[in-house]
Amino acid sequence: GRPLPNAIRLRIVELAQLGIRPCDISRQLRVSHGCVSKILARYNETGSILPGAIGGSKPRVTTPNVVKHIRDYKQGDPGIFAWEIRDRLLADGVCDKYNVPSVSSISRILRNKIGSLSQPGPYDGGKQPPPQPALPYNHIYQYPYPGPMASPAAKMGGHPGAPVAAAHVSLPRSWPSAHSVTNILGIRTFVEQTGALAGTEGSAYPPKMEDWPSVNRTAFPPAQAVNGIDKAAMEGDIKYPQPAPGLSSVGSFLPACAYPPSNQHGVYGGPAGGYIPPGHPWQPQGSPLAHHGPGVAVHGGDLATAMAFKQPGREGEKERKRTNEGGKVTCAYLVYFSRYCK
DNA sequence: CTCGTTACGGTTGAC
DNA sequence: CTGTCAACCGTAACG
Repeated sequence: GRPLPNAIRLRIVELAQLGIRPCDISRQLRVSHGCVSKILARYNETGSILPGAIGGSKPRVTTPNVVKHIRDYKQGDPGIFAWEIRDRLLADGVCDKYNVPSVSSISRILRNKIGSLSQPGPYDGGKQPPPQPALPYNHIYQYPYPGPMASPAAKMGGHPGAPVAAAHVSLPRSWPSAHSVTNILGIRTFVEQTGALAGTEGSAYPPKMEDWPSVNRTAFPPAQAVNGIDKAAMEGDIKYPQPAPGLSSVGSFLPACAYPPSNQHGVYGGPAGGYIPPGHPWQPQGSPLAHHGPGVAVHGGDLATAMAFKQPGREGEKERKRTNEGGKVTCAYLVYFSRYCK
């Protein structure tokens, strides 16, 4: 079926952070407990509330650029072997070991596309298409690409002042996340700045909630992203040391699913997990959510509601490991925004 | 009763 | 434009 609306996903995490038990969340939100379990588990593991990418095809390794190089190699040395081409693609940095085409793929390319060497390809003529489409796989549920070839943004991990716009620019190359720092924190900032926090709580959700990210991205200036990264960097709270820190410092908004660095096509291992410590203390009052548009915003009423839902009889029964220690962080967070987001 | 896991059928989107 | 394929989804059932 279709993924649960982000608002609901968000709420699940919210309620869980308030100490409400999964079974209660399941009942209140009328979502199967299996689903609640899955979403919470994923959130704890990856920091993301977002569903994985649905549909579409795997990104191809034989991009036009790669084909072009293969053609060049073949033209330069008609007797070249496919495995030699493969080695050259690696040596020339056209591909890395994670996305280099297989020998058989190269053979197929030679046979099918370059069989008649004279034919100019669609990309001939000087213009160099980007290695990856801007929105390569799924514009709704983007994948981060936590790999060795991480985005340029990764390099600025420790440089808060660095031109964060790079995070944006790098998107195409890094096989990227639409839920970039920009749209994520940007939204949040926007929400806070404009007081747009009033949610449509409980009422009908926008039909296409998944589209928010893209909508939002266009709505906010990149400058916001700087603050976003700044914050993450300043607090030394990079949650994803491994995968592209630049992009992933906003853990909670990353899509849940990440392709393993080892192989884009193979082992779809699911969430590349483990790099987020439980608790996510850096997350303000349990709002992986606040960045969302109407319908998801967390506001006082929501919290009150959530709290009210807590069954008195149950409270303190057995220590629910997730103690709500968010207060301090929350303050820091607010201070941060009040200071930097004006 | 709670909750992690998984089979199943459905939806999605690139090709 | 339609069909195929492979990905993820949430539910239901099991343990």
